Amino acid sequence: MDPKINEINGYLVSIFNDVLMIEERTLQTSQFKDVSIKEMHTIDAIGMYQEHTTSEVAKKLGITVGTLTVSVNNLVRKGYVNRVRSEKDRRVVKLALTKKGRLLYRLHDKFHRDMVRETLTEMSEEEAEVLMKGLLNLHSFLERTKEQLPE
Amino acid sequence: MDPKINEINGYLVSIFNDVLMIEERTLQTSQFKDVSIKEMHTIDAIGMYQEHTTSEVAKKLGITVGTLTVSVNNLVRKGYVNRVRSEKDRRVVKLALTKKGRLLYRLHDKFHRDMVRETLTEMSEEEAEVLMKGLLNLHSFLERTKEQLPE
DNA sequence: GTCAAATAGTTTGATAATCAAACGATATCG
DNA sequence: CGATATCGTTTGATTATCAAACTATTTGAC
Repeated sequence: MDPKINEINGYLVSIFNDVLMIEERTLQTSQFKDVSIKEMHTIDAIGMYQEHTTSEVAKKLGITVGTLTVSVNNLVRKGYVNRVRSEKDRRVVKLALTKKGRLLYRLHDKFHRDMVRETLTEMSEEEAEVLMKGLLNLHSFLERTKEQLPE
Repeated sequence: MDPKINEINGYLVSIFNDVLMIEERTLQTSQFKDVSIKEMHTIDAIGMYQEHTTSEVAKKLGITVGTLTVSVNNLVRKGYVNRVRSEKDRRVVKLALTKKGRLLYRLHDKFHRDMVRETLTEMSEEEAEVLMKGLLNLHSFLERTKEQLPE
């Protein structure tokens, strides 16, 4: 059993590092050189489809609201994000992507989808099911672990 | 096909974020509060078993040698890493873990192994095989992508 | 209705992570 | 020997991050 654990663990670590590195390089050699990988993930968390408040996005990213405010300042300056004060509650700020932000969002999303699509080539339906089940297991374990975490 | 792609993609993103967050929190509530997650990965890249040069470790981590030098300065100060000038070639620096560094390495390794072990519970041998194959596919795709990357 | 407390977000000061480029020390090769 | 290459360090600038102080607004208790 142990060799299998090591092998899977090795793949996960390697996949993790590769994805980050490829995303970073892809960005730096695209028309979006002025966006870091962290900023890319912020854009991803803001999302295309609904407006999200600063607090919601910060929680999703697992960073403090202060950190997000600073990052959003830069993304607004660079033209990727719009800030809109809520009319209902003037304390609340809603974040939304600009046209340029949405273009970048789709590009990044495509990278992810291509990555997965490529992985599934040469796998049968059933094998894909099992892969999904494995990932689901891992995901459940991590969610449980997160809950048990101190504070 | 597309819903499956979205689902798998979602799991992967979520898994990556969770692993990082859990590692970070686990460190901060352990006896190793003075080590950041980035430093943890540097310790991991230095490894237990052989001596590695600064250039080798930087390449493995995908960061510049300058960045690693700064990080190693801190890890030496905190007592996790030793720097040894090579006798053969006085330009070369070999990095190695101290006793405290090796203890932390094993703790981190255990977290990863437990994570994978937990994922494999309730999976049959064959299912584990298929999961591994899926991860191997993904890994191969990423390695190929990395090679095709500009510069 | 007013005022205290809670909430949402911003600002600030400090520290870590990062890169590119300049630099210093050493090795190699013609 | 001397030019060039290599290895690592240092430096200056930028980004990422947090905690804590702060501002503006809402809510809730009386």
